[in-house]
Formats: sequence, structure tokens, C-alpha cells
Amino acid sequence: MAPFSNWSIGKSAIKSGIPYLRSPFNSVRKFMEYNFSEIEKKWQKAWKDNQTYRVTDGGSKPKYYVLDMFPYPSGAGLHVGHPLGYIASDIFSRYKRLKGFNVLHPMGFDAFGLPAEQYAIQTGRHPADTTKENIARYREQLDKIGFSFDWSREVRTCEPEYYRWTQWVFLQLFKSWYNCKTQKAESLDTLIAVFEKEGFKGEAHQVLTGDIEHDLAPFTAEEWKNFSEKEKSDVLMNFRLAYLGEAWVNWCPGLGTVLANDEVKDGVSERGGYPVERKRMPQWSLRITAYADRLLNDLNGIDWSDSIKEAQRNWIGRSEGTSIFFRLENHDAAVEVFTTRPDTVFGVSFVTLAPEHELVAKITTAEYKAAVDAYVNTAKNKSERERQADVKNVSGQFTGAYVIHPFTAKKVPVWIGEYVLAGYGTGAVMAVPAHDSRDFAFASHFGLEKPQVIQPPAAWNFEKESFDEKEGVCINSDFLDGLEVKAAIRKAIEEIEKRGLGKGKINFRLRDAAFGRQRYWGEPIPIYYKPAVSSSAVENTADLIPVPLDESELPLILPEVDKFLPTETGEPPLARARGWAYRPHPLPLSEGGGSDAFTFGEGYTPRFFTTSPEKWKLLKEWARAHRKAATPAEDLLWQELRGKKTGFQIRRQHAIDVFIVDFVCLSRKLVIEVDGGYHNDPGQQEYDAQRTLVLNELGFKVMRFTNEQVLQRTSETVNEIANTLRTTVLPEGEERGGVAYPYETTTMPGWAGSSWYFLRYMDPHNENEFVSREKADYWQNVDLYLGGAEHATGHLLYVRFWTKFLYDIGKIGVQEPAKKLINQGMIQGMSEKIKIKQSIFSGTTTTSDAHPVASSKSFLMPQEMEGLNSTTVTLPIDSKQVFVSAEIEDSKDELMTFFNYVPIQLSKNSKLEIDKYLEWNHKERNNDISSAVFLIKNFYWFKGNWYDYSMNVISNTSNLAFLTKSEVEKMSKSKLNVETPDDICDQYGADTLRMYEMFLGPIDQAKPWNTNGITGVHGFLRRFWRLFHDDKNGFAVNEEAATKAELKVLHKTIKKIGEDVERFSFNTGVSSFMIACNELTELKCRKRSILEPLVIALSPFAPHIAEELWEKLGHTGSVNFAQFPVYDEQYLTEDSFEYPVQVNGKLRFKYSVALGLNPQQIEKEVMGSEEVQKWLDGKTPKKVIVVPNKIVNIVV
RNA sequence: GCCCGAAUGGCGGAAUCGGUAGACGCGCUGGUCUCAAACACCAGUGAGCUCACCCUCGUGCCGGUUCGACUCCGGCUUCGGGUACCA
Repeated sequence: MAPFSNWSIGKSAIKSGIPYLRSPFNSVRKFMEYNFSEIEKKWQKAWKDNQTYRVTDGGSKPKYYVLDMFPYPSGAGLHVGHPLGYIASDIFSRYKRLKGFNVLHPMGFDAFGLPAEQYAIQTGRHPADTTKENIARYREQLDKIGFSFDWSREVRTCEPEYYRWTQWVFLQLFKSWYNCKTQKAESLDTLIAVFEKEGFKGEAHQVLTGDIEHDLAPFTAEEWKNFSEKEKSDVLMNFRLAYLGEAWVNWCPGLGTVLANDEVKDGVSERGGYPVERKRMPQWSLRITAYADRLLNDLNGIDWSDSIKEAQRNWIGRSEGTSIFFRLENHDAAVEVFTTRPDTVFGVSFVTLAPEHELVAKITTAEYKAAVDAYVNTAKNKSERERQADVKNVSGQFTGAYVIHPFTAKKVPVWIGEYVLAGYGTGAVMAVPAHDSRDFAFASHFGLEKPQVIQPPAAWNFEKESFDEKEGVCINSDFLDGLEVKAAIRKAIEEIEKRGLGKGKINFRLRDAAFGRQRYWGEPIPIYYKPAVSSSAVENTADLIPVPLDESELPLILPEVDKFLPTETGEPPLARARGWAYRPHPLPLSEGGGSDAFTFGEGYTPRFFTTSPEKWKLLKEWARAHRKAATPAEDLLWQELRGKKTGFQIRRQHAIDVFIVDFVCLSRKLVIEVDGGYHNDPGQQEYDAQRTLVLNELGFKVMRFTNEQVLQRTSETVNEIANTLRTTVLPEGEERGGVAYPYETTTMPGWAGSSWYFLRYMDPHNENEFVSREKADYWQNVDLYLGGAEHATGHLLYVRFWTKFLYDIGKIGVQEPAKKLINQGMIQGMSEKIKIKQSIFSGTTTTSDAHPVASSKSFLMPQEMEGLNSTTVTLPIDSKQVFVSAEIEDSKDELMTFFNYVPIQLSKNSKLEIDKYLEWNHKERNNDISSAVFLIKNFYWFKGNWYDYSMNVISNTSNLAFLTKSEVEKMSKSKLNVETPDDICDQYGADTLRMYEMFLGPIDQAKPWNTNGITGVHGFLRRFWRLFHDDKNGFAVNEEAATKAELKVLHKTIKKIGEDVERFSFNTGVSSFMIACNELTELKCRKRSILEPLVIALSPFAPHIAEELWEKLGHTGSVNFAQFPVYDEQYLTEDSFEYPVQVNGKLRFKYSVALGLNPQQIEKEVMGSEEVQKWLDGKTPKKVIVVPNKIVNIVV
């Protein structure tokens, strides 16, 4: 072997995690170093084996609940942005444990959602399968980072054990109404009691919400009692907290589905480019508006960032104002508007309706019908966001109709304009152009009048812009003249109410939450529809009554479908599920026809369940006895099947007809038998066959397994059962012996499961309740919630709403889900895009024998493309597509330019690896672009060679590079810019990853990901390791007494780390460790009394290395159970302070003064110094400012 | 458009309550060690200038308050997030 063969060095050593080996001739440096990969594996296993992070409910320690926002397990796996928050929360959890708290720090998955469904549509793979795989991947990635999650509490929203309770919450919402008097949700029974006693007088009007408000007609108690079931149902729908109403949606007939605003671009669907229209559709909604006031007020009591609270306040958008009715000319109707500025009512010069407003069709005059229809159609095709954002292009249309001004009796024209949204307020505004900028723009555009009714405090040019401020004095306003705006508002409301023109009202911007989705991959809504009249053939859906499932029938399992798409008639995917309908439980057949003896054979008539009470009782006893005497195989299988582990409720030793079967799934009609050895007996076999036959006749499928099969191949057996359950197609309707009612076919939105999950973690395995009151009372709510600010008005509002509701119905004791909220900034990715030019070939082609490619064609260079130094380029004739390097600008030619994302791995530093890009297109996109041209300045690449613009092959290509355009964006699979934490873990270890992500900057700040500084953090951990080891990597910690300097470093660091963690300043925490490490290295300190406390302090940040060093220090238990060190002020005190001395606010010199002096003494000391004289230059100071222990400033 | 944030050296960032701008790390430059490279260690590193001093300038832009402003106020610019069916 060569003498130098064991030199293994450099970055490759870091990458592989192999310990460093030094030159054999340099024994001083030859030592094994910090071997992170071994250490991390060792401790991750130890934590798992010892269940180090398992949390118990209760105990003497104070509780602390740390929660991360539910991750959605996307197909791209965990990216480096995800762990940012998890690392921070993990550090905090570990810190709190060291501080003596009982910390709940769980993790689970928000597993229903659109991406899995989209993937399913594309590939046909079941979302349940892909979701499962994604979760497994996430879990593996999370495990590598060394989190202290209690995985025994994991929840997944897509599992029946979980969504059973999501459905349960929905049922509670369905059965409740919001009592405005008591300000809380109550059971509908209390409302019905009122109706029965006094009917409805209209006073509960506030809870009647919807997109456009409407009033429910009053009725008497007598009328209520005589209402049909259907009528009662309709009335109650106006009060239920979960109700079936109508809402505006983006309907895409081409895709047969509803789209998010996100998915609509320029009036067509982003996917496929089909036209989209606004449509009013029946829609399940949650009455979050009932809680608007409480959601707003309770913000004051929680420790969330001001920005999030402000965002929620604005989102709820409480505004006080009034409704005013404008009577229509020549119509028996009125336009109701809502305004916060009734003081400006005399300034109304027109009224604008939303294009969708129901009156539009009624009032438009014949003359304007065509124009109005055209306008409505255009506006319909825009998303709400586009309509609001497009402020520059004012658009609108006169309807030909007029309203009568309620005070002046003047004719006021009625317009429609897309800036008015149907979903907000009444869908109509009274326009006051002089005092509202949107109205001003509209009036200016259409040349409408702008009467001024407020005199601003200062001069104002009303020609140029409106005066929107709520100040000034009313003019030209009859009875309001001379009043200040605020007084005028009060007076106007008073007058409006007095004259019966409208009423003072509080309006919220907040709308009820649409709760139904035309999607497959979500929780089924536990509702079925019963005909209003007892008739089998229901023609009209209006005759159906929505009926909730009984709680005992939950979960309503998501059915199987053949495709994850809407039906041809535009119904949601669930409508595809065969036989998916509610069937009331069959009643026992009437007595008679059966035999008393439990024998069967010819002439035996099976029935669904056995009939006589005596027999039933006997069978139950038998079943109970069977359960007690279960075989090991049966027991084992029961453990695997119980609790709906397969997704379906399984019963064991259950009586069916006269048999007691081992296991049965009633909903899927599947019987599972586990046979002992005696089943080999021929007589027994005949009996079994007969029994199977009867069960089949009853509609049950029968699966048989032997004991051996179950015991030896358990998972296969379970899989087989699960698959059979999932694929079983049930007989429909009458075949099953009962009526079938259609289920609701929309599913719940992605946020349903995440609106209450923090409660499930408290009691994740409870089969009887969503959470026991006892555990809910112990854990209460989340003490620290960590997640992205992008959830400010979505999830964070919904979870507050559900929490308040569950509080109202007495199930939990807290009104807010999270006491404190920290927002983690998004880690952005750097995406790379490639520029594509289209339609730029000229028609001319030439042929040339001199070139490697026989024919060629010219490529016309648009003038706008600067930087090519040529206006035409000759390209090979078979080139199909032209990619253009990013350095070539073509600002004016945007129409012919397109960008495609490039996987970032293929374009490091924006330099595209062309061969790999072609290969990737071929493999991943099934797109053959092998004859594409890649154009750069002066050259292009084609089929493996570089050419100049005259098609000469270039031999020296080392400086030629095709550039992609990089952009800082959200990390996402679709942008092909995902960076995973795995690579970092492999190269540097989890501890380095953890500390590096924290070191990147403040937790709440968004930043693009880069790994530039990671070696510094890794280097710190190595130096920290080296504090404990000698040159030969021998453990070298000694028991010597610490010096004053060493103690100062220690206590300073403990203090700083404690403060930094408490205020979530993890980046500065990491630097404090670095500083301490540098200083102790300088001091050559290897003393236990210094290093041991530091190991504890470091353990929340870098738990693996801390555990290893803790063990090496001689401890047997985990460092997790240690106590966080306490700093002692006495080691930190100094005897003097070096004052920065400023002259006229500019730092001039520093001067050391003893501590404990008063400001006068300090001033005297400083003024006596030589330097001061130099800077005073003979002048007398005007003033001397002394801030003790801070600064001295001399003003000359 | 509207709502919520952010902007500090070549880069990530620090300055916690209006009091020394640039901690810590990366990168870069020079040095020690080495045949050499790498690793490690040491030193320097905001810009300008007549270059270890001194001075001037300097926290996105314009203005203000203050003895003193990255920090507070008014007005902008650019970037990021949300905008109700992405999660």
C-alpha cells in the first residue's frame, strides 16, 4: 500500500460524513473528529427505543403545548422551508422541558386536499395511496432532523378515525343556531321552542346571512305548527350554523366544476382554458358571520403579532352604517344599499348595482337590454379579484332605469358596474362621486354629476379628486347642513329610520364560509336527502329535505369512484360512487316462517337479522362467549381490524341471521372467518359451505382464512381484507332490502380537518369523543403556535371560529385555540425559467452541402431582441423550437415569448445543462425537444454542438453557457425549485441543518434559501466538539476549578441564550454559542464546570451532539431530562463602563468611568478628560447629556 | 386595486426601550503549517481619501421631530405574502 493512501481529506470527507483523516506525517492533526452521521443515527434510535418524547397527560409539572401548523404532505416531499418552523418549535419545546414543563409537541398531517386529487386525475392513482406514500416520505425526512415529536399522537385528517369527528363537528354546527341575545351557539331545540310558543317575529334577523341578505318572513306559532316538514326544514336552514344556502361561485362548465379565483385567468380556466362564469349555486356554508363580533373582540386577548390581528380585523371588516331603500321608478321594488356615509346621501348622483344583482334583469329597459346583457356577460367571466384589482379600466353600463331619491325625490339613474361585488353588503351602492374615489372615477368616466355635499377643512380641488375623509361640514344637504360629518351620520341614520327608509346596521366584510367542494378527496358531508313528500320518484331537488346522519352512524366513509372527475352532467365526483346512498337500518323481519331450531337446509329462508327476541338474546350471549374465548389468531386479527383501522367499522363475533360470524363489516357486507384446524373435517366443510351459501344469499361476501395464514402472514391478510372492503360494490336499492336516499355529494374543504386538530392531539385515540373534557381541560389550548403568516385570514380565522363554537356547546373550556402565535417567514426558492420564442421562422429555406446539417432556414430576429448582434440567424432546417438565453433582452416582443420552469438541479447558477434538460423533457414530460435550438449571444447549441450564426461548428466551447432566468418564488413542486433537507442532513448532519436554518435570520422573515453559510455552522459544531477532546480525539474534560474569565463566558452565554430563546431570536442564539465557543477555545478551557452547563443549553438546538457529549460526561439519562442552567449575575458584573462620548451627536472617543457614579459625577469625570478639551476647542458646552451605562453626549 | 409585511457591507444578518451601525457566519485578501494542495489556525475586510492615524460619507428614496434616528412621524419606490375553492 502506498504510504499516502490513507489521506482522506477535503470537502468529500465532509460530504460523506466520514471522520477526518490527517496526513500520517502530521500526528498532531491526526484525529478522528465529530462523526455526526454515527452520532445522529445512534441517538435517533435511542430516542425511539426509549420513547423519550412520549408525553403523559397530567402530573405535577405545569403543562405547555407547542404546536406547528399542520403540514400538507405534498408529493414533492418536505422542502427546506418546512423545517424552519418545526426546528424553532422543537428548540422551544426542548427548552421548555429543560425548564421543567410537561410539553405536548405533536405532529400529524392535513392529508385531504386538492394536489393529491389533481395528481389522481392525471395518473388514476388513488389519492389515499399517494397520500400514504407522501406521508411516509415526510415522516422519514422529519425523523432525520431529530425532532422531539410525540409520534404516538399522530393524526391524519383523511383517516376515518379522524374525520369521523370532523363530521361530528359538522353535525353539531348543523344542529345549532346562534342566539344573538345570549351571544352564543345553542341547540336548535331552543329556537324551535320559541317558534312553537311565539312564532317568528323577525327579531333574530341578524343571524340571517347569505351573499345577498334577505329577510325571512315572520310567522306565528300556529303557522309554525302547521308547516310541513319541508317548510320547517327551510325555515331552520336560515338559522343553522351549517346550512345549505346559495352562493356565487366560479362555475366552469367545460370542466364541470367550481374553480378558485386562483384557477381563473382572464375569464377562462387556467387548466384547459375553458370559459368560466359566475353562477349562483346551492352551497353548504358555515355561518362564521354570527361570530364576527366575538372573533373581532377576542383578538385583544391573545398574544399574536399585530400584523396578523390587523389582517383579521380588516378581513372581518366591521363597519357601522345604514341601509337605505331607493324606490324604483315605474316598479314595485326598491334597491337596498348599504352605506357607511349616510351623511353624504344628498350627494348621490347615481346608484350602482353589481352585474349579478337580481334586479338587473327586471329593471333594465328594452332600449338598454342588449348592452346590459353584454356587459353582464363580460363581467360574469371575471373573477372577483380581477374585478377589484382592475381599477384603471372603469367599466359600467346604464340600465335605463331610475330610482327616486328618498329625500329630494329627484330621479337618480341606475347603473351596473363590476366594481360593485354581489357578495358584499347588499350588492348595490349609492354613488357619491364627490366623496368616494371609486364613485369619482366612475362618474368621471361616464360624465355623471358630482355634487359636493361636504366642505373640507382646507381648500380642495373637486375637479381633480374626491374628498373621502370623514371630516368637514355638510353643505347642500337640507337638514344636515352645518353639521360635522360624525354628527351628520348620526342625524342621517335617525332621520332614515324615522321616515322608514332603512335602518342603522352593522355590516361585516366577512362572508359566510363556503363549506362544500365539488371534489373527491375530502370529508363527505354527513347529510342525506329525503323526499319532502313520500313518493319514490322525486323530480325536483327543491322537494328534498337534507337530513343529518345520526352520530352513531359516523364516520360516513368516503366511497370509491371509477374516476376522480365530475360526472358528465356536472355533478361532483362522489356522484360516481355506485350504490352510495343512505339506507336506514333494516328492521327485524316479523316473526313467522322461521324455524325454532338453528338448523338450515332445504327450505330455510334466510333473513337479514334474526327475528325473535329470544333467539336474538341467545345469539348475543353466544357472541359474548365467543369473544371471551377468542383464539390467538382471532385476537391478532381483531387488533388489526378494530377501530376502523381498515377505514371501515368491523364487528367481531357478531350475529347474522342464525350465525355468529368471526368478523363482519356491515356497511360493506363482508364476513371474515378465521378457521381452526377442525375446519379440515369433511363434515365441517360441508357445514361451512352451506353457511357461506346462506350468507351470500343475504348479500354478504365471505372471506376465509386459516389460523396459520392470519398468524404468519398478518399484514398480507389485513391488506387483502382492506382491499376487498374498498373494492366491494354494494347492491343497490331494493336489493338490500330497503329504501335508499342520496347522500350529499360535495365534500368538505381543505380547512375542515385543520379547524379543530389541536384538540385531537390531546386525546388522539379516543373512540367515544372527539376529545375528552378531562384532557381538554388539562391541555386547554396551544401555548405556542408556529406557522406561516399566509394563514392569517384563512385557517387562523376558521380555527378560532370552531373553537368558540365548541366552547359554546360546552365541549371544551377555552375560547381561543392559541395563546401565542409566531409566524415563520417563508423560505423562498430560487426558481429557474427558460425563455421560449415562438413563430419567428421566416419562410425561406436554403440548402448547403458545406454544413454538417444539410438544410437550413433563416431565423428572423425581431428588432427588439437586443444583444444578438445580428438580425438573422441561420438555423438547421429540422430545428423545431428556439430557446433563448436569459441575457438576450426582448422587452417589446413579449407576445412571442414564453417561460417554462426548469428543474433547479439542471441549472446551477442559472447555467443550463442542456443535455440533461433534453433528457428530462423526454423522461419526465414525454416531450421530445431533441431538435430544439438554444440561442445565446453570437452562438447557438443544436444537437450536441455549438455553432455560430453562420452554422460553423465551434470547437472551444468552454466559455459558452446558456442562461436561465432565476427568480425568487415560493418553493413548490410545480415551480420545480424544491430543495430538500435530506441532502443537508447527509452532508453535514441534522444538528448542522437545525442550527443553520436558525442562523439564517429572524424566524419571521421571508428569505430565499441558500447554503452559503452552512460551513460556518458546521465548523462551529466541530469546534464545540473539539472543546471536549484533545488532539487525538480523546475525551479530555477535566475537573479543574474555573477561572473568573471562564465563568463570565459561561454565565453571559446562559443569560443570552435564555433571553434569545424566550423572544424567539434563534439566530442570535446561535451566534452566542459561536462566541462562547470561540472565547473558550481561546481560553483553552476544558473544564467540566463550564462545559457541562453549555451542553444542556445547546441541547435544544443540536440535540444529537449534546446527547453524545452528555453521555461522555458520564450521565446515563438523556440530556432532555436535565435542567436548564441558571446564570448568576455576580459573574457578569463589571467595575467600570467605557462610555462612548459624542460631541454634537457624533462619536468622538471612548472614556472609561467607574460604575456606580451618578450622572453629575460621570459628567465631571468625562469633562475632566484631555480628549474633551481637544474637541471643545475652547468653547463651553451648552449642554451635557449623560445616560448612565449608555452614552455621554456633549452639545457645543 | 385593497389588506399585511420587508428593505442595513460582496452575501445571510446583528444592534432587545431613541444612545458606540455592521455582532456572528459566509465570501474575499494576506500569513502560519506543507514538496504541494486541502484541512486547521492567525490577521485584515462598509465606502472614499494623501490608506494602521485623521477626516468625510454611509442602514431603499425625499422630507421632518430630537442633544442624538436603522429605530419615531409624513410622503414615495421596489420586493414578498394574502385577497375568501392551493394548503
